[in-house]
Amino acid sequence: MANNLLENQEELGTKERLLAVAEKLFAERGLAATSIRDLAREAEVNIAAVNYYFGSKENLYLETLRYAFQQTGVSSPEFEKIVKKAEAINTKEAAEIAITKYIEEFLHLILSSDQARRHACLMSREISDPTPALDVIVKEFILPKNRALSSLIAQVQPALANSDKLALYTISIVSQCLHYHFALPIILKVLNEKEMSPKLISRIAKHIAEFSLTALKGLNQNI
Amino acid sequence: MANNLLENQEELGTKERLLAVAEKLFAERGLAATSIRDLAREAEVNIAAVNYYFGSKENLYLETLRYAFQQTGVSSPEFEKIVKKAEAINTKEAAEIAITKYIEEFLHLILSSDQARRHACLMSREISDPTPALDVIVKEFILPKNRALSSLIAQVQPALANSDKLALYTISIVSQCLHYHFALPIILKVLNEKEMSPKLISRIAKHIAEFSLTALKGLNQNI
DNA sequence: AAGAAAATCAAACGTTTGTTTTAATCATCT
DNA sequence: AGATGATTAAAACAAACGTTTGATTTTCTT
Repeated sequence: MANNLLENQEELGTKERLLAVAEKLFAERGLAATSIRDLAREAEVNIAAVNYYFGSKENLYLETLRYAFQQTGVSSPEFEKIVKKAEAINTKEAAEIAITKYIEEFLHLILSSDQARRHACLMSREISDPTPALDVIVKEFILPKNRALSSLIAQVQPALANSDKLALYTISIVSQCLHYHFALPIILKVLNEKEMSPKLISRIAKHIAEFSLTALKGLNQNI
Repeated sequence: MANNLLENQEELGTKERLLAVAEKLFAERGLAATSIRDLAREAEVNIAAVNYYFGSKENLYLETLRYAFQQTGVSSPEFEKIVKKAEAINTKEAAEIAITKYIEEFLHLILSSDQARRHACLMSREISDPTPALDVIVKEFILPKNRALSSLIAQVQPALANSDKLALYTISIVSQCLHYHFALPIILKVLNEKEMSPKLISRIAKHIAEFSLTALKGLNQNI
């Protein structure tokens, strides 16, 4: 129950402490349901600090999104490594392995990494109630990862390269992964599980990879 | 821009008008961001009406969810018809056609029917900020449709019947459809479209069906 | 038509909201 | 050491919130 986010709180400045707490609370409760007083209490700063450092609550929210997705952007090279490796080998088999790894990595990220889960929650809320920040997130975060996956798909199924169908195939794979974030409470009830254990996540990742690669490789006619 | 939801407003009682407006506003803005005064203004009732008829704002929200998903429950037989028909014929080909129809029907429902889209929005918000109402929605709305689709899948690929993998296959199909609701703003940017035209929806439905059936039929080893 | 019950209304309740103000405190530099 | 500018603190602000009140109107019953 301890706030391990802020365990070294003494070392952080007021502004950084506010951002860290804002990322947590905005992800958990959303913009409207999080009050400045809640933020100030949890960050152990004065109520006036929000307006002093960020001008307004809305602006703090925008800065929080920028701050959060800038952090995740740092961890993104993990995915690029997978892609680069597959492109270097340049065989269908290498691309298949890369897609499998990509799915496994992505699923573990959004389901078990506290930080990535918070960012995913922030994104969900942005989608439900879009602000100008959504554009930034899409351009700097979503589209690059999408392009990387698309290139792997085209490597497995060259018939899809330069086809307008490639985007739909990419979405098909991503959607299967993201659904386990978006609809997590429902998924748990459907699967009759009470939490996403690493074992369960691996099983799901394996299924999605198998399902998707079968669909990809089975595509032989009417591209 | 006219509020066609309430075009025959004069004929509706205060309580029903409030429920209809609540369904609309809660879907658009969520619980926290919708004020009783907004509801009262749009429904053209007194501010006190909410507490008079529903006791509290929270209770109005619960009643609204019940009201909404009870309505959608009415339109649900459409899906059962598809399933029943396939089971009557009882061939793989019939089940394949049924799955294709199921996907097309479902996608058009959540993407172009105003009512279904509102209900889907309410569900998204319930998932982000669950209330006790989520249990009811899952049990009475989600699970039945899930079972129906599972039975079609098992008909196409009997190897999956009674397997714990069946649930994952069902989720794979549903997730591809629902993602176009959950992540609509992002999807539009990725596909470089500005709205979900019926033509686009049909193209997507065809893709999801082809992708999923290929994956299903390609499954031959290690169930 | 008279009286009881239900429904509607305007007004105000006490909180909580985001924001601002004013004063006190701190660090830094001449 | 004292002045300066940045930061923190406590208090107060108006506005909006959900809710309640008590009077008034409408509807139904007898």
